[in-house]
Amino acid sequence: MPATRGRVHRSRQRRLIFEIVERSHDHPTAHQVFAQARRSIPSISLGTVYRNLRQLADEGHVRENKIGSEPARFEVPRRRHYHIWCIECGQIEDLSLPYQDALDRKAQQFVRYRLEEHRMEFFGVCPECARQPRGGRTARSQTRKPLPRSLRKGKPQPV
Amino acid sequence: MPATRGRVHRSRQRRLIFEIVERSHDHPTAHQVFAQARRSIPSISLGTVYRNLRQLADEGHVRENKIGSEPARFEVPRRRHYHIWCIECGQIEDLSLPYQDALDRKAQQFVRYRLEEHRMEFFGVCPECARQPRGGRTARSQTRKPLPRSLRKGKPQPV
DNA sequence: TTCAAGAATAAGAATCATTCTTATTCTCAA
DNA sequence: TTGAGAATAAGAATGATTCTTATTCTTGAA
Repeated sequence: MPATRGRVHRSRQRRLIFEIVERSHDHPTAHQVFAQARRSIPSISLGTVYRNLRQLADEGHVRENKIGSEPARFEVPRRRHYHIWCIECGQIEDLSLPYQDALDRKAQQFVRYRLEEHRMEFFGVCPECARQPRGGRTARSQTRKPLPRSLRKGKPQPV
Repeated sequence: MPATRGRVHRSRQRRLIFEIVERSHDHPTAHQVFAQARRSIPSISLGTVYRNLRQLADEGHVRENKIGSEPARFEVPRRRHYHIWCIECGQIEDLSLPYQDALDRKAQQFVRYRLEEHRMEFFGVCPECARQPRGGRTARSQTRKPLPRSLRKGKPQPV
């Protein structure tokens, strides 16, 4: 419902930006939104995209996901959910696992903080990358730059 | 045992950097390590700190934690564990909650990825901030700049 | 002891995502 | 029509991090 009400439509650019995020199912980055947006409004600027994504995020109409040092990924918030990242190609996908309230209660027992929430990301290898161990699929398939250290799976830790 | 073996001690700077992380219990940032390091070696450069932290991380002697758009925090890896962040003052603390293997198995049922691991952060309000709702404790107490959007608790999401 | 090759460093430039500034344009109610 | 406030485009600024380069250290032969 935020799509048609409130402050979502304050300008043509703003509406476009929201709609791009809304109909994307791959959690686009600001640059990807920008690339799509300029197909409709060639004069649109990257700053406008960033500013509107930020405002939309502040208003709760989109959600910003940041992981490691990767650029932020945006999505229209649905129910709370987790994501899974492919550690080979950087692909990101929604997970149907519902929010685990029990974890917050469990963690609360270990600490004197007033617990508010948790954020969790899963990491694995997507089916495509599992099959062809070299060049993954879309995201990083071409240049194949190494994943940033913050996404890499570290040395196995002492248990 | 990494403290006294292997490639941890290849230079004076490197050893110092490792030791600073080792004896810090507050997950220092690169800049904080730098600030401490130059008390012992005033000529040390920030680049050296970053380079050595990176190498130490690659070798598994330290672990890099990145959350939101905050600068990375470093620690000497112990057993796998989670952290809790104070959403008021930015303070970070270890949580004794053990790694929840069950979550990986649970998530595996929802997706065709080969699941490797998860990373989870808890958020809450530390006792100090809960008491004095204005100016928290050490970390952000003075300037009180707002938490970056990526750490802020968003609008309550649709369930 | 001397030397050369390779490792490590200090300094600062470069990068990259993101935010901020400024001058300009748009909108819309009076 | 007009003018105040909202929004924009363009590009500068910021801040964390990485990279480059010239220099200094180390160390194992000679």
